Amino acid sequence: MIEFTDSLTRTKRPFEPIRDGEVSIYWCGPTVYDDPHLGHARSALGFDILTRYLRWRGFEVTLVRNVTDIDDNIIARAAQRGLSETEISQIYEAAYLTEMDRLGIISPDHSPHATDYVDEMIKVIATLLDRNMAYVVEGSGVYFDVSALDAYGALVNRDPDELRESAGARVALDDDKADPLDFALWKAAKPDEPTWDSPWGPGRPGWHIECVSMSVNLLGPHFDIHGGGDDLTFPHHENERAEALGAGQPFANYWIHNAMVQVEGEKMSKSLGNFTTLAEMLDAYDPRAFRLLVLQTHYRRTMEINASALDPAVTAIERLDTFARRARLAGFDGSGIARHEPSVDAFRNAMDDDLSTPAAIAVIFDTVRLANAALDADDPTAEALCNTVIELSAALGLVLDGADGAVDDDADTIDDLIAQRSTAREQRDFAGADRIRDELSAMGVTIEDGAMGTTWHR
RNA sequence: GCGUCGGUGCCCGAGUGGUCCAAGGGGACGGCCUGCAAAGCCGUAAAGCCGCGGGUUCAAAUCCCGCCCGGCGCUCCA
Repeated sequence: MIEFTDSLTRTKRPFEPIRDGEVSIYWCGPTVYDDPHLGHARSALGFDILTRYLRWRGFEVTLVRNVTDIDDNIIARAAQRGLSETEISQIYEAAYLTEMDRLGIISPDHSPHATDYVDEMIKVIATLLDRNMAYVVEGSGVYFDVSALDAYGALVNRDPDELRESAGARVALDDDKADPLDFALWKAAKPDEPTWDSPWGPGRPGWHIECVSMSVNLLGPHFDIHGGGDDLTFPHHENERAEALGAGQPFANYWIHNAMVQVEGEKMSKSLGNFTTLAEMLDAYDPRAFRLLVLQTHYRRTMEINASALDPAVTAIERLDTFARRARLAGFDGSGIARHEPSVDAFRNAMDDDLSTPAAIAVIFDTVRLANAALDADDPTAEALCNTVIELSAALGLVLDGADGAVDDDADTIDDLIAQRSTAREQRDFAGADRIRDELSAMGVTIEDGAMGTTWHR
């Protein structure tokens, strides 16, 4: 039985998909107005690991990850750079996708853009007006009427009155609204801003409405999982939910939120300007080390990411790679069907329990140790153990060693040097053998002697 | 202030009533293997008891109460 912690109930609940064997997921992607940072990476790994695992479990998963390509920040950035909103969003979406690719994030089945769904948003807003869940303020826009929805505040566990008390704690209140909690569904046109026509005059989409339109359009009015970074819980997801429920849709069955990445005890975010860009980090570290680091912390736990966290992860990845090379040399590249069932069971149990990736990773390392021991002993269980490590790693998106078929330009030279060294060793010319090893080392090549021969890696 | 999550070894980080459970990774030390390394395996040390103080229980890191500290949210944010 799979269980997830549902942000709405704040409890771990058994996961039961709406349609047998199928899972629909909507994950909030980026608003593209700046370089992607480590927080985006953690969130992306959130849906990546969730989706990969559900697929490994045999579910047919439909994953939607949106791109918000029109909002206040994009408009501001466009003005600042002297570019159009479209240019800004294209630049940063491209940057986002490049880094997602480097991280090995799976491609969503759909990547809808807000600007392609303005008509749909208008329909949702019209429905909300019809149902008396919203009101028009001439010259200002259309607002959602929070008082019309009993369920408002459920996701953040607050009564509307409590929310009213703290409203404006950080942001100035807007006099156009009947209630400080109300929020804009449609913003009337202002000079120098992109606009679309609507029944309420020219303007642009307000808050959160894009996600409702896109999720419902692509996944239907009732879907399984809605996810995103925990900072989106309020107001974004609360308001999205309000819009969808207000429009009479059941909406998401489970809400899953990943915790924040922090830097020296503070949230890493664009507004604080303390973020490390993903590009910077991925230039310096093996993307798999980052993935491993994220996997080693439960998704609902805040995590600190810095060199002293990444360095050990790099070492751990090297250990897995070394193991994979060894397994391949023994003829086990993971393609065989034999599995070590106790490890597979332990892995499944860990992951079924609210995606406990730290425990799942522990299972993998335990299995690596067993596999190495079996290889040392030339034990027949080695094959199943090796296959299991490779498969379970892949289920979490970790591809070990050069299994992706990367070729090294100097491979021939290196093989030749290794052959020379082997000859020298056979002749007990250890000084000569060590000279060759030093030469390889100078090329950045590390060699490992084993019972089955010598392997090397960069 | 209100809501919420958390404070575990040298570091990161699992574990949320009972094999005296403190997983796993990194680091350290010793042994085996090796011509020597590297890798691997085996073992050891390291948390005087898992923020502090009470309590519940035959039994708590794990439940309850209070306190201290920190993160996040309270309409930009993954």
